[in-house]
Amino acid sequence: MKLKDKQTEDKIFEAATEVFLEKGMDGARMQEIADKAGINKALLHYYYRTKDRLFDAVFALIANQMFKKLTPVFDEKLTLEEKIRLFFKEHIAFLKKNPRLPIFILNEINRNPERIKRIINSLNVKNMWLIVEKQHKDELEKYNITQENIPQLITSIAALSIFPFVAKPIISAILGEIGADYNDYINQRGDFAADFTIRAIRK
Amino acid sequence: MKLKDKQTEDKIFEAATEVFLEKGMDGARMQEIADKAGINKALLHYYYRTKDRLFDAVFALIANQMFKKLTPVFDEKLTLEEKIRLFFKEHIAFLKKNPRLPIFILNEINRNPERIKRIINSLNVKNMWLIVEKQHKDELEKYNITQENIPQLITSIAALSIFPFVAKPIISAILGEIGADYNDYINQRGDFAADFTIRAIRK
DNA sequence: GTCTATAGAAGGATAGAC
DNA sequence: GTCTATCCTTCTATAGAC
Repeated sequence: MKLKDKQTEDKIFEAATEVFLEKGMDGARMQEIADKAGINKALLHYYYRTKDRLFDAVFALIANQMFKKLTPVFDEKLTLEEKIRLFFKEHIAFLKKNPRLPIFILNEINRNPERIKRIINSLNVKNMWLIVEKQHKDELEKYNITQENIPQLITSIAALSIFPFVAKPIISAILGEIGADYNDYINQRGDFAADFTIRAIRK
Repeated sequence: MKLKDKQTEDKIFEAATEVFLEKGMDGARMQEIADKAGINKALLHYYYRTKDRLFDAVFALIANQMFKKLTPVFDEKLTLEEKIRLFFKEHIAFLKKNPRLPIFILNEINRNPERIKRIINSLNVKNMWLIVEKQHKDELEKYNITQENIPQLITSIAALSIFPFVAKPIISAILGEIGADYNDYINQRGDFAADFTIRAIRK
């Protein structure tokens, strides 16, 4: 593959990422992607054959990014509390830069659940899970958490981090009504969520 | 308006609600709505003129239902803790019956934020807010909550309740990997989230 | 009010020249 | 590899008969 090929393919991929993130699979138009990439529709099909394949490629990368972004936290040698603080800090910083990612992923996996199953299989999530479980097995006694409600805890942490971004239009509108500001709200979110979670699990 | 008119209009509205909930605005097809209502496409336009107006009607009702479902909690004469427990119980029961509502609303408001602004204006959210604030003003001293981070608390409660439903395909897939079951997880959700929240705000 | 038929436009995809 | 031209299907929306 020549250099120029890669450039065009990348331009298409980037343009497609932008358009799919903004409009979703159903709302996205091949014409708009072509325009944004500075090429014509035929070339999209030359590289990716169909809209569906192009979408698959974009979605797989984005979903992987989302998960990969979290794995460094698992590897750190930190206490559970430190890990929780680090997670909220890093994750919210990431979402501030990519605010449309979560609603995009959540919407598309609800429209087509098969997509996320493939990715979770390829990531070997079970292994990640076992590692985390093992890392903090001893520590759990110190907290008000049992082995079996770890999923409740993990999803709660994810919820506290992600929800402010997926519900931005509602939160923003309500805050506006009471004279508050969404950006201030988001800037305080990491600390609040970390304190909230740690208080919740302490004995 | 005759009885038969109302029947047809209702049939259309119900069919449209089903299809829009399942496919979203962009993915929905007028033909599918007509088929589900047992009539033809022309009649859809006779009653609602355009797809956009039909969607607006459906969306407005659903979004109002979602908010209205919450207001009874505000009126109850309960302590903050009791109210939190009641909220999770009722809200999660509601979402179990209507699991597609939250992802639908969240997706559509992100694609078109103006829609939710209109509804929040019409509901007089500011007034609801002031009432809740007033109701528990004295109680706040007993908790680790200040006047100014009430929005953080409210959105956290909403997050803990809603996220398990919008992320169902991910949660379900991961739970499957570790030999757990999504329905069990959801059945335990209300109690876990209530305990979690109350522990988090206690001094 | 309800139907059939169809207009009119847009979208995904391909053929074929260069 | 890239373009123009175009096919074919699908979709929203309307016209007009009953």
